[in-house]
Order: sequence, then C-alpha cells, then structure tokens
Amino acid sequence: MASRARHTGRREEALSRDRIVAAAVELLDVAGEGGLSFRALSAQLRTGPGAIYWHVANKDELLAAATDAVLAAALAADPAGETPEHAIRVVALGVFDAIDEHPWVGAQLARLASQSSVLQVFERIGRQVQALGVPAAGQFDAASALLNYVLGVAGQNAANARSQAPGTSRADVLGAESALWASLDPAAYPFIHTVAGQLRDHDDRAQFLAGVDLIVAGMRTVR
Amino acid sequence: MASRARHTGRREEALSRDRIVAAAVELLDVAGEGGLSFRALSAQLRTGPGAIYWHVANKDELLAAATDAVLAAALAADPAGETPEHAIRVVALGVFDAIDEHPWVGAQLARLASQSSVLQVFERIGRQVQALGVPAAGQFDAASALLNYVLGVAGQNAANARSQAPGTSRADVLGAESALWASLDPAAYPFIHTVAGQLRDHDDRAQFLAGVDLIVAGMRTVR
DNA sequence: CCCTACTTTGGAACGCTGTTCCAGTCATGT
DNA sequence: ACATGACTGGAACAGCGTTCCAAAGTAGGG
Repeated sequence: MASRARHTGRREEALSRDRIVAAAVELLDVAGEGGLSFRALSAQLRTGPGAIYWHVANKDELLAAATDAVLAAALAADPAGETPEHAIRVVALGVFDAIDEHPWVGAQLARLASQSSVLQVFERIGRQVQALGVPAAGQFDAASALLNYVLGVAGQNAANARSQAPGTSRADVLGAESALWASLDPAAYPFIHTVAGQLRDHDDRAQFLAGVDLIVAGMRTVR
Repeated sequence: MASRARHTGRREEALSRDRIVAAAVELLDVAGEGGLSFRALSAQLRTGPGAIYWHVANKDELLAAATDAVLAAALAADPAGETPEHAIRVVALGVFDAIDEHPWVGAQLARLASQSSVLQVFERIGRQVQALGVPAAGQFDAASALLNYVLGVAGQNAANARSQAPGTSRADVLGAESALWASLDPAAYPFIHTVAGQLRDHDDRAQFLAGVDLIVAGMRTVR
C-alpha cells in the first residue's frame, strides 16, 4: 500500500515504451541516423540492451514508433479551414518541417510504407483531393501522387542532411554541387548546365511548395 | 609478350571493379537488400574481403556503382522522338521498370541523392520540361518535382517489396492492406475508407503513370 | 508477515557486419 | 634474374541487432 502510494510504476524511473521511444528520438536527433543503437540507447536509459526488448520487439519497430511520435506531433494541429489548396499546403509543410527538424524521419518515411502516421497524412491529403473536386475514379491516384512526391522529397532531404559533413554549411554544399553541375559538358547536360545557377540560391522549402502547387494544379485540370 | 597475349589481366579471372559490381548486382537481385555483404560477395568471387577493398572504397560506393550500373542500362535507349509528354513517360517508365525488376535500386535511389545516374534522369526530365514550354524560371522546380515524385515511388516500391514475405503473393499483400483500410473507422478515416476497394485492384505501374501525367498536366498550366 | 507466482531487469554471449592490416603472390620493366 | 609495385586473401577488430537467463523487484493469498 505504502509502496503503491509512492509510485504508480515499480521503480523510481521505470522503463516504458514511451520513455524508450522518447530516448530514441533524442538520440536520433543528436547523433543522427547511425547514432541509434541498442547499446547507446540502454546506456542513456541506464539499463541493459535486454531490458529494452521487453518493451519493443526490434529496431524496426522502434524506428517506426519514433517516426510516428514525431509525425503525430507535427500533425497535431488540423485547422482545415480555408481552401483545399491551403489545407494541402498546411499538411505538406507540416511533414516537410518535421523532416527538416529531424532528418532521420525522412529516411524512415522513404523506406517504410504504410506506417500509421503515413496513413494519417494520406487521409488528410485525400480529403482535400475530394474537396478539390477530383472525380472519384481519380482520387486514389491523385492522392497517391501527392503523397509519393512528399515522401520522395523526404528521402532526398534526409540524404542531403546525411551527406552534409558536420562542419560544412548548406551554402558550401550547394555551392560545390552547383559548381559540379556547371562544370558538366553543356552538350551532354544542357538542362543541368542551365539550372546550375538556380541550384546555388534555391530554397528547399519554397521548391517543395512549388512542387505541391504544381501537382495541385494538375489535379485542378481533371476535375 | 606471350603472357600479355594470353590475358589482358593478371589471372585467369582477375578481380576488377566491373566484375565486383556485376557480382554485387547479382547478389542483390537474388538475396535482396540485406543479401549483399563483403563476405558473401568475396565468397561468390572466390576471394577475401580485403581484395575487394582494393577496387572499391566502401560499401556505399559499391551500392552506388551497382545502382548506376542498373540504371544506366535501363536508360540506354533514348528514342526522344514524339511529344515531350511521351518522352517523359518513357524515361519515367524506364526508371520504374528497372526498380520493379531490382527493388533494391529503389531503396538506394531514395537514400542517395545526386548519384550520377540520377543526374542523367534529371537531365532527361529537364529537357522535356523545357520542350513542354515551362518558363525558364519554373523549369528547375518543375523538373525537381517530377524527379522527386519518381524517387518517392521508387522508395515505396522498394519498401513494399521488402515487406512482402517470400511466400506471399502480391494479391495477398494488397488484400490484407485493403482489408485493414476497410476496417478503419469511417468517421476518422473517411477518405481511406472509400478508396480501400481501389487499393485491392490497382496496378502500380498504371498508378505511377497517372501520377506522372498529373504532374505533366500541372506543368502545362504554367506554360 | 512470508511465501509464491509473475513481471521486469540488465549483463553476458552469439553470430554477423564493415573495415583495416599485412604477409605473401604475381606480372612486369630493367 | 631480380627488384618493384600491383594485387590478393585471410586474420583480426570493433561494433551491431538479438537472444538468453539468472537475479531483482512487486503483488496477492494464506
């Protein structure tokens, strides 16, 4: 009785799935995708690797849970007022910004289909596709197209974040890649040669939004 | 002189970067993404792990080379006649079919940006975006949007292939997922609930193409 | 109050990985 | 024929995900 009054759990800091997932998110944020290991995690939680397996089946499940935790928080707000175009932008930017803050989420989204939080995103997109007036027969394809675009950007953002060495700045990376594009043979790569300059100064978020708008514009042609 | 006449290389079957990459592709095709290890690879090449490192810097480079090899073969043909819309479909389907045949390529594309073969795809898309009449200021965004869509589908296809247990058929997987969607609360997931049926019978390739067409339709609105 | 049944812990151990190291082999230019 | 540099391949290292299991902790019944 006395012991029950002291704590709901069993110990001062009882292990729990939520605590493990939170620690995993923190570890991933600090140390990057490769920073999450059961040893590092158990060290941070001051326990052994074996204890974690009592609450989590394996690393894939842990990564999925961490991704869901971040994405669920990002999707918590659902204003949904305004036009369908605006609502689509809101949900897309919610995902984009979450990935921008936690690049490992992008990598995870690109490799794990049909995660529960992705379903949530798909649902939100789909509703707005309906609101846009896309005929029923084309709604599934249209919503899938937009979702795949978002997931594609997610994966590429994660890849860019990964390739960026800790010291280098975004401007350095972009400048180097832009210089590489500019140095390509204009005869073999005419297009890339012409857009090399735009690469240097472009804004990822604005470009992402431009892509969303482009796809939405495509949807409006089929309604 | 005589020995040079016998072989260009040094041994009956000299190790070379090309031979290593070819063996890696074969291993990935047979055993999947997780099947490629330096030990398995060296066993297949009848050598030791150390020898491989003389020709290849590390596993990332090997995977990149394997991906480039497959994609380069898929993009070898460049008819390019016809309309821009058609040319875009050809290159997009080329990537899609290559991934369909080698699912690990999809995973690789989703996680490694600015690989040389991806540049090739980007160039081809970009040229057709220009041919479509998209204004110069929007060409970079438009081509990036389409590329990101293609890469997004690539990643999801790879994820689906990965989650599919060796025994189960595509119909089983789709049926199970469709049933899951149908079982969701219609109040919380109205859209997903309505498209659950379409999921069961949809064709990945056709849906991919519908997405491409949707994005191209969007591009035509801005020219 | 203690004993028993059950949950939960955490450290050791297993098999695997990518990678490094290096003694030895081979083909060649002198 | 020999010396040199390219190339090989097996051993070894640190780290990984995962499993196992003896111990510790907690709760309920006699």
